Amino acid sequence: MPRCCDKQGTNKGAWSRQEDKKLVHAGQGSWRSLPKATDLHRCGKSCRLRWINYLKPDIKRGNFMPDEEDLIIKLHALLGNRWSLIAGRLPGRTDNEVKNYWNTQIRKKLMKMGIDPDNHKLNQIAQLHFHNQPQQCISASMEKAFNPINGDADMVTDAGSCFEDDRMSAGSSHDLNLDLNVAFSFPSPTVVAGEQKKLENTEILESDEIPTLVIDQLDVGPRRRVTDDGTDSVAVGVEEMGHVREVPELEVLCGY
DNA sequence: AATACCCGCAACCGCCTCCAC
DNA sequence: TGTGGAGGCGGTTGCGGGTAT
Repeated sequence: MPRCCDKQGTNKGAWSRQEDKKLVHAGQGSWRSLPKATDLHRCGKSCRLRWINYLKPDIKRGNFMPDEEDLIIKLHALLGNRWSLIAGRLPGRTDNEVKNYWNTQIRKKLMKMGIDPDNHKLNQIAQLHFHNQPQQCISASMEKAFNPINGDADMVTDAGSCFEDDRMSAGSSHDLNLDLNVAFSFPSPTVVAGEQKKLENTEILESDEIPTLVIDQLDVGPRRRVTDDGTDSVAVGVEEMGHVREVPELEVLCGY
């Protein structure tokens, strides 16, 4: 069965100005029927992508601000490669843009700093470097991350924090009012390790002993999970679209 | 000046989810 | 409940511009 883009006479590749004009004129709608209605020889998917990533009126173009970069790193630590979710927290940015920026800029930056961009942990070389010359190469926030509250010696850190001090000294004036630092000053909740999945039977755990934090409307924190067999446990997770997803990365960030 | 190489980004592709029927 | 179409998402590709040789 041919795909929609395989149709004969369907254009591919870069969009021309005329095509853009037609798409702008038509605007958002039913993507499959739009090409017919506007005499655009593009498949609906292509129209949608062009609109979302380039033609949509509220798209913010140009370089990413340091605050945005910091936020991307932190959200990536929490959510992984869920670009649409990450982009949703960055007004005017698209998932494609965020993804490209991560792959071309941030990934390199983190690797240069000795941080594995996939799991946000320091690699062995960086650990060694830190122990040899802590005052010269590690910022205060990073050092804090190296010394978890519980005194554990785990070599884990929140990569986003590594950029904070540099920017403070550079006098960043942009304040997104986002405190994404993850720090539990309470006894650690039991963390349910395992694969990331949607948890249907969960509820917010309201306990004085267990902290909850809200990250830019992203509700992150421990939940009571009631499984089918009646047992309940605590999972650290992120609520999204009515579901709670476990985030093992939080264990890392919190130094579990 | 010509060529090779690198890099960023727009666009494509395939898979998944949702929803109407 | 199953099925098919449409939209959405993340990974990947390839083009074009910039830089090095």
